[in-house]
Amino acid sequence: MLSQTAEYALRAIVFLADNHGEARTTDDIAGVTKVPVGYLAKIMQSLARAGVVISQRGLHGGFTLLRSPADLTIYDVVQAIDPIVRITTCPLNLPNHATSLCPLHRRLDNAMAAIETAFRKTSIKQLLTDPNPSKPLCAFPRNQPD
Amino acid sequence: MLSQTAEYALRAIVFLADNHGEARTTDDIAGVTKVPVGYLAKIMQSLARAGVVISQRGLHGGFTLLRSPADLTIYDVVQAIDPIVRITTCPLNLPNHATSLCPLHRRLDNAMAAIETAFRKTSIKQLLTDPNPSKPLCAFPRNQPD
DNA sequence: TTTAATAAGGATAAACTTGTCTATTTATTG
DNA sequence: CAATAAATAGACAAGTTTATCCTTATTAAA
Repeated sequence: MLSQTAEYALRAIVFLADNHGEARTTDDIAGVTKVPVGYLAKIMQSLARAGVVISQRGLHGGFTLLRSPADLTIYDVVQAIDPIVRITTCPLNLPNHATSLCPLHRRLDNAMAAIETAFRKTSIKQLLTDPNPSKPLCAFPRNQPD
Repeated sequence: MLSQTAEYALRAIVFLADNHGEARTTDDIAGVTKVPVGYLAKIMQSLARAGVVISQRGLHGGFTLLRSPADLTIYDVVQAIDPIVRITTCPLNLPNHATSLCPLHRRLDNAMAAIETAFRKTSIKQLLTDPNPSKPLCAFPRNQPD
């Protein structure tokens, strides 16, 4: 359901969040997140335009998070790249479905709402501090180096 | 999140469910559901191959549901057309994420699981008998003709 | 048996997603 | 200022989604 691009963006953001404030290059991020480097460059550009990260050119440049991981949610990242679209009006444009969706579209939108809520509730920091022994993007527990 | 094709398929199935046992032609279905008729023909073929509907060629032919609306869920239709893919293994193929997803992918899969559950719980019949005044695919309440 | 209605199948194409590659611009350091 | 490191921008391409159109096969009825 989530696009490949959104998945890639989330990996990149989690990686940046785990490197407190340090600017990271596209090459760095791509290596750890296993995202094709050329494609990641495009995604990082989008995240920069969306105000999720800031970019710095030149030596020792790279990307850093604009907000703190505690203040940035899965939803923010997904929305910047591949927004969850809610069903607000009848897709068939039926005039008397204007004020209330039919049962089918009501349920489809409820499903979208559930995802939206779950993603809004989860900050990037939560992902890093989760008691799960598998740490994000890390091939070994407890963030030991590869 | 749902593909256009899955949305079209659900409309078609709801329409068939509302026409108990009567075979309906692609033209019929397309007219009511506002799905491009040529494209709907392909979708109906897929639904037939998936065993959701049966097709009958020739005069008075068309499509009918294979199962009763009470026994057919949103999930069945979605899965036949554009399956919800669960995250069962680490997308980065990290060896020590093999037994337990990392917090990021655990949460992404939880979101998929929530949709799967919601879709499994809702039968097509429920959509037709819902007390919502907007009836599926109907421009007027209570299924009065257009 | 002919005709008409209908699904099935195949070719084609536009738009979008996912990706690659190269050149250009910007910033840092020596 | 020159060299180097980095993001930015743009062209290009393969694969998928969303279609359209035309021909063929099947069925029912007259």
